Amino acid sequence: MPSTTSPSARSDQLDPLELGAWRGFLRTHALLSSELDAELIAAHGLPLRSYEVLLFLNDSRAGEMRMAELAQSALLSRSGLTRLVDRLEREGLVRRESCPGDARGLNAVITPAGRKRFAAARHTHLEGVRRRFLGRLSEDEQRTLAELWERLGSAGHDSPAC
Amino acid sequence: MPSTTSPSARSDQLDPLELGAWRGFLRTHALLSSELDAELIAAHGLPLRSYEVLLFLNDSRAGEMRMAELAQSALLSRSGLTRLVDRLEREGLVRRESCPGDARGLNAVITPAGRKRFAAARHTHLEGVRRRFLGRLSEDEQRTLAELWERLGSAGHDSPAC
DNA sequence: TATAGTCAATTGCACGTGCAACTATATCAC
DNA sequence: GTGATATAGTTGCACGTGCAATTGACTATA
Repeated sequence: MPSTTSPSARSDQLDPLELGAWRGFLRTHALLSSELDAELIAAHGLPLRSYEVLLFLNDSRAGEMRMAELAQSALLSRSGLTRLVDRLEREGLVRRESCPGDARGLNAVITPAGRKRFAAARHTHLEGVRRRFLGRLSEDEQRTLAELWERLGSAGHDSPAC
Repeated sequence: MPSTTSPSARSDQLDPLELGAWRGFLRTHALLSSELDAELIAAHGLPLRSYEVLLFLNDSRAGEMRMAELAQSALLSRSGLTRLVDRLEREGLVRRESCPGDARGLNAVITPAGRKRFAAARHTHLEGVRRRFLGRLSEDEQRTLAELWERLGSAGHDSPAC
């Protein structure tokens, strides 16, 4: 599966192919995510992180999730999520509800206002993702990528639809 | 090139294929970069951002670059780079040199200590990148990716070898 | 030359984040 | 039940970052 020479005895530099595959990945992510973030803020006052959290809530069964679970899904620390939910709550997009059966726990619940704001944002965001990324990939390329991320052991956990 | 239906009339959700290609990308980047960052800090006390800046300096002709150019290469704001170079300078890995012929400008110059630290870090980092990413891709897949990032209009600017 | 306008880099400030410490609740052993 | 331990979530603090304002130096026009 490795490309050129023996698996372990490699040079201390990347060859041009490796370079293109790796640094292109980094660069593409950096540019794409900053553009999408800016776009979402401009159009809906919603940073990408907040969008992501609303996404998980919106697409969950009851529109609610435990704080810890939400943090894990959104790839955020618990304290990071605490603060983010603070902000969303201040905007009325989410509220905290104490968890029946475990007085330690809290559910973050998306409000009707949250759903409405999210629906609008999703439209913008999807359009942006398609225009900049998915729309420039053939179906085969999409398949290759999806399979590849899966193999790298990071996809397929619990990704709601977008 | 788009996958299923007509280019503009799309649903307001991603189909499973799109989902895998897009969210896998996000997830893979998040996980990979945080692991690589932690690894580099643990082994060499060097955050990934600092590593990147040293990389550009180390691989440039004279081991020096203008602040603005370096900021652009490292995808950092100017103020962000100012502060990062402050830190590197405090550690003796870089120094500022006023720019001959333009008294407004400064060159960031990598020091011998900087080169030494970077060389060690590069070894670790390359090993990490190969183990987690490049080593799990076939040569064909690497080629596909490289070409794809290129097409997405973000690669190929000025990426030194790693 | 003066003066106006531009450009390079830095600084003040606010913000989002993670880690470690903390509080409150739950669970387990006895 | 009682005490030790674990778990959920929040808070104090420090850090890295970007934006806007600032300082100092170059450039063009008169």
